[in-house]
Amino acid sequence: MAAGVEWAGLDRISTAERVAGILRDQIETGKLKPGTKLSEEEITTGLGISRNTLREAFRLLVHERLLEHRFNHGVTVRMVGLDDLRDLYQVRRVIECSAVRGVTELSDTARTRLHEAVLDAQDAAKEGRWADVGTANLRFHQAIVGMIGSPRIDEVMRRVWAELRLVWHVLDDPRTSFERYISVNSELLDLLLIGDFTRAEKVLKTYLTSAEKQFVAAYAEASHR
Amino acid sequence: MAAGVEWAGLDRISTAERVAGILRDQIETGKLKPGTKLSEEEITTGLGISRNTLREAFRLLVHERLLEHRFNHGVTVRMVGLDDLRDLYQVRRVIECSAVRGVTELSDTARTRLHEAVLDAQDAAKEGRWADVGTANLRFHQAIVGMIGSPRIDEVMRRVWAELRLVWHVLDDPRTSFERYISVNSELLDLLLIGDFTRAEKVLKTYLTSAEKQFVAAYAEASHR
DNA sequence: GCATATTTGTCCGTATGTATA
DNA sequence: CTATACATACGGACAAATATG
Repeated sequence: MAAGVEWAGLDRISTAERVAGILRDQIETGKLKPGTKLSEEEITTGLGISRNTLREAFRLLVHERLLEHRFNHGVTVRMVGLDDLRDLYQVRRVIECSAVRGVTELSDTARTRLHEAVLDAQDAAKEGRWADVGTANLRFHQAIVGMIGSPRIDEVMRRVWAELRLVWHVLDDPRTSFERYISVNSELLDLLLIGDFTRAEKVLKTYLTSAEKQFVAAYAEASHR
Repeated sequence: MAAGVEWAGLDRISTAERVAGILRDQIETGKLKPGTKLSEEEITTGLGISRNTLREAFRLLVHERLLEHRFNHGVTVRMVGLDDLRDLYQVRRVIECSAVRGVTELSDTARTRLHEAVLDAQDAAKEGRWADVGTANLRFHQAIVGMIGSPRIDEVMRRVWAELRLVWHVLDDPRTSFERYISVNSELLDLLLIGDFTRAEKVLKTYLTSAEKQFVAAYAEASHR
C-alpha cells in the first residue's frame, strides 16, 4: 500500500468483508433476487479477487441468512420459506411487544426517534416514495426495539429485518402494505405519548399478527407462481 | 463412496466445524480461559490442519462470540465485560418472561422437559455434582424458552448461555449460586403446573434480576483481582 | 530508537472428491 | 461415460504489522 490515506488502524476491513458488503447491498436493495445463483467464477473475475476470499465472504452472508448454501449446487440468494416468515413475525411479536410492555417512561431519544420516523413516513407517502415509507417504518420499529436498550437484541432484530426485506422484494407491492404502517405507527406513537403502554402493546400485537397473516397469504400465492 | 456406514450423506461436517467443535468444547469446559491467545501455528501443527481451515474455524467461533478478533493481533478467548453480563441478563429477562407470559396451556413436552430438569437438578445436588446441577438448570430454562416454539429465539438463547458459561468459569463458585436454582425452578414448575402464569412470570423476573445483581457483584470483584 | 524474528492478513494454485448435465 | 462446476482442504508466497532483543 503506497502513501495512502491510511485508515486509522481500527476500522480496517478485510477483503472478504468488503466483498460481503457489496453483495449484501445488492441483495438488500433487491438487485439480486431470491433464488439467484451466484457463480463463483463470475464474481471472482468481476471483482478481481480469489475464490478463497469469495468463499469467506459467502460464509459471512450465509451466517446472516442472506445466502443459502445448497450442497453442491453452489450459493444462491436465500429464499425465505413460509415457516421462516411465520417465525420472523413470532420473533417480532415477542421482542417488540416486550419492548413496549417494558417501558416505564418514554425517553427523549425514543420519543424523537419515533416521532421523526412517523413524520418521514407521512412525507414520503405524500410524494409516493414508497421505498422511503418502508425505511421510515423500519426506523420506527427499530426505535421501539431500541427502547429495551440491549445491543444483542438490536442485532438480532437487524437480522430479522434483513430477512424480511427478502420477502418484501418478492412481493413488490409496496403501496398497499406500506400504507397501513403509517396509521398504525402514528396510533402507536400517540398511545406511547400518553403513556398507555398496555393498550399500545395490544395494538402492536394485533397489527403484527394481522400483518403476518397478510404476508403469509400473499407470499404463498407469489411463491407457487 | 463405497457401501460406507460412515456419515449418512447429509450430516457430513466440515473440518473447520470439527475444529470449531474442539475449541468450543475447550472453552466451554474452561480449559481455555478468557483472555488466552490462540496461536495459529500452535493449533495448526497440533491438530494437523492448514491455516486456512483453522481461520475458518476461528471465524465461526468469533461469530458465536466465544472468540475475539483484533486485527493483526489474532484471536483470543472472549472476555465478557460487565456491560455484556448485564445485557445477557436483560436478554434472558425479555425472552424468558415473554415465554412464560405467552403460555396459554402447558404442552406435554414442555411439562415433561421441565419436570425432568428439576428432578435431575435435585438428584445431582444430593450427590454434590454441582456441574450437573448447572446443566440441569440450563435445560430447565431452555425448556422455558422452547415454549415459544421459535427456532430463531432458541438459537439466540443458545448463544446467550454459551456466553454466560464464560462468566461462570471465571467465578468458579458453583455451589452457592447453583443451589438457588433448585428451589426457584421447582417453584416455577409448580406455578406453571397450576396455571398461574402471571405469578410465574413475576417470580422468574425477580429471580433473574437478583441473579444478575449477584453475578455482577461477584464478577466485578473477580475481574480486578 | 533500531534491526530482526515472528505472527498475521491476504491471496494463489492445486489436489481430491462429488454431483450434475 | 465424460465434461463441467463446485466443495473442501492443503501448502506456499509475500506484504504488513507486531513483538523482541
